[in-house]
Amino acid sequence: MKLTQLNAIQLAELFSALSDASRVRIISLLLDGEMGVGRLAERLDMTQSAISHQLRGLRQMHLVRARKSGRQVFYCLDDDHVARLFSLGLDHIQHG
Amino acid sequence: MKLTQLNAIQLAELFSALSDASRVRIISLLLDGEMGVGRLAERLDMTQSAISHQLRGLRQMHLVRARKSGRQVFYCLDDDHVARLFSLGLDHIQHG
DNA sequence: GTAATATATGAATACTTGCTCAAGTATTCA
DNA sequence: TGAATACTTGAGCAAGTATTCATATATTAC
Repeated sequence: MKLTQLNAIQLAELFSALSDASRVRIISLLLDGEMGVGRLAERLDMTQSAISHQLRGLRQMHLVRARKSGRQVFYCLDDDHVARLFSLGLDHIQHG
Repeated sequence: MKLTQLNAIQLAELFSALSDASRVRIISLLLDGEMGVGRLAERLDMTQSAISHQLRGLRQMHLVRARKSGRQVFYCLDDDHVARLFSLGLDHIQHG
């Protein structure tokens, strides 16, 4: 299959977004619905700052979307591609 | 969704394997069938050594499989999960 | 045996990345 | 207004990674 250098880079960037255990765990929590930054930090036992940095990357890759409500920011998965990539990945590691 | 720390790490490692443009381009060539290391290097304009290093990682992640014939080593995709992850990723970057 | 070819590997290096810490913005409440 | 809460951001550092270069192994041809 022919692939432009640009497409290769974009694909790599997409998969990079899922290439870290912290981000994978964030996504896994968001699979059940939106969640605020503080709650994510609490559930994953990480600092708010670390979570926020990771969410920024996920936002830039359009994997998550933010909704502000008062002083909280709720994040959710941006589209269903994410969930499908995630479950396909799970398939692979479980009985691949 | 609940996810063990181990599963998160394994998932992250899987996606890491696809998180580099060189590896993505290697996979894209192997989608059409097996190919030798030298040919891959030639097609991707990279050194044989660089390709070989990357193939090692892909092998360890069970994304590609090697077959030796004489002094050549032909690589192919290990299973169809890889191709499916790849095309789902393409979907996302193209009209995601 | 030697030479040539095809690939793999180890060390070194330049680059990238994930975290912490400190400071900044925005919103609520008294 | 001022204090508290929720989140974001930038700098800095430690750890990881992709490539190059030199060398090693394996196979073929002579």
